[in-house]
Amino acid sequence: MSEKPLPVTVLDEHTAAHVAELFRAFSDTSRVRILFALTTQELNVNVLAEMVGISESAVSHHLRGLRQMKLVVARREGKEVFYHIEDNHIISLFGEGVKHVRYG
Amino acid sequence: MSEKPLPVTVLDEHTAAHVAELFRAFSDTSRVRILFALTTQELNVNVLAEMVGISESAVSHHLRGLRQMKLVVARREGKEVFYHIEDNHIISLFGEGVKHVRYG
DNA sequence: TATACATATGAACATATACTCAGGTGTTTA
DNA sequence: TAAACACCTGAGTATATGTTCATATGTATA
Repeated sequence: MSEKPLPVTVLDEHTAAHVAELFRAFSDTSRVRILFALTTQELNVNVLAEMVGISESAVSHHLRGLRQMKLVVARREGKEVFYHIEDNHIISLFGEGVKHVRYG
Repeated sequence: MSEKPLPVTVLDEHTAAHVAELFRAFSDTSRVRILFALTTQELNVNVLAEMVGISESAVSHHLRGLRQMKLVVARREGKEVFYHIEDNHIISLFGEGVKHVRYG
């Protein structure tokens, strides 16, 4: 008696592209450090730049991408702009990746 | 009475680079489709190539990278090589990304 | 209003990445 | 052992990506 083969489920290209795009947001060392910092608190561009060790311009470029993907939210307060993560699902997804690296 | 500020936790560059590397594995449309298929069953290179719609060579290149990262495991059976994912944490991490795209 | 400050933007450039092509390795079968 | 099959690999190429630099925009303050 032969096993019934599982139906081969192909993820459609459109969905796959979106999944890839989501994970790509987490695929750069600087962005990972930015996002990690933002999982615990709201921070402005200047502080993020110092933490990560890249220019404010570079940080701003990263944040624009993350904003467009709705992974971070900006809030202006005077001259400064504070960023944070609103989506808890994103925080946990990102956190799982960090855990996997840290604790195998 | 002022709030005690949270200590600013900077993720060290080495760890961040590894986290980025992990997520980078999921950051390409073809790899996402390959990995998605492998979350439910073991498949060989030829079948994966047909499913994803790229050459066997391209699939093989992707699988090499995934193998080096220990995200997939190869098993030879005669002329064919079957791939699968062993790490359940990787399956769920990847699955969470797919869920986020599918169901917001 | 003029200046300083904080962030954003566009262009340019160097590096990384994914794919194809040609050829190579390992395994089975005629 | 020769041919066929399945997969792997390295080189080459086109495109994508991250950063810096120069400059622009928005906000507060002298």
